Amino acid sequence: MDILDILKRNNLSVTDSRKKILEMFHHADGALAHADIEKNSSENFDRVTIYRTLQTFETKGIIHTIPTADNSILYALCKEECSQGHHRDNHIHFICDSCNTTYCLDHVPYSSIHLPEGFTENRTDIIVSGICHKCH
Amino acid sequence: MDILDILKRNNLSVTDSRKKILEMFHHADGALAHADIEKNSSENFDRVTIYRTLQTFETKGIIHTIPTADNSILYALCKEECSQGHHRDNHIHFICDSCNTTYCLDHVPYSSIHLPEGFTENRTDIIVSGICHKCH
DNA sequence: GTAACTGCAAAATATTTGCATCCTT
DNA sequence: AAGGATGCAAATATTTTGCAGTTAC
Repeated sequence: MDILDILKRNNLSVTDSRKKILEMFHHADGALAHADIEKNSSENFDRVTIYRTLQTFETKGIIHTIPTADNSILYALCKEECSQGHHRDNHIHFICDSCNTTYCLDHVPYSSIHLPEGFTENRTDIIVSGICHKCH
Repeated sequence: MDILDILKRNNLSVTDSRKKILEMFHHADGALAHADIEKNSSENFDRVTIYRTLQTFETKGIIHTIPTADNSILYALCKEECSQGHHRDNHIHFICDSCNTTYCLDHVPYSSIHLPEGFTENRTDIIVSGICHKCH
């Protein structure tokens, strides 16, 4: 378990909420919304602590956001290559319309997008929604 | 100007706010946020009317949402092929990090994404952010 | 011991709902 | 005239901020 590593590597002090929220991400093996963390019955985090923890993790490059069509933000663990301020999670996210699970499809390739003259890419998000393998 | 057409085609009564909000989308030639509409100094819409109008337009397939990384929802006019409940705006959206303008890149092709076994696609959103041609 | 983190309270902001009134057809 | 749309008030939900107390190092 490298949860402590992650925190130390990012110069974050090891606190209860940080450890437990990171564990939730590890177990979820998918993305979580603020509400998912808040509603986790076994833990009892303060709303504000969750907001601040997620924001800290995001600026440190530990998690990244996934925009969704219904205005809910999802968060997922970043891969190794992420570093502070420069996310490299250019993989595809799949959100199941039925069970609502979010998958990070790391190994699905996509051809890079050819933008018109004068446009420079910084970040690309690809969000596919539909039905996942479990819900068929 | 086919604004009246759009409303009539969708069995919506022609009201002031609907006409003016549609006009704003036509002029914007990009995407608008709820706040953009509300802050338009020349009009004075009630917050609630804007919420309801946008929602009506969306379910009718007149506009569609664009999810953004910062949890703000953008709305843009749909192309002809959109119909109620089934959006076909599978083009790429580009959001400029500098001026914040959102472009619908209709003519930028992208190869369809090959999902793993058991996954079915319903909707795909591709959001690229970076610097646009005007801000270079 | 000090700096950083948390929890509570409260402010600020965003969204939804109910209802009376007005407008479109 | 009837049904739908709007505006206002208020309820609800979400996010941010300040500060005092606590914890990690």
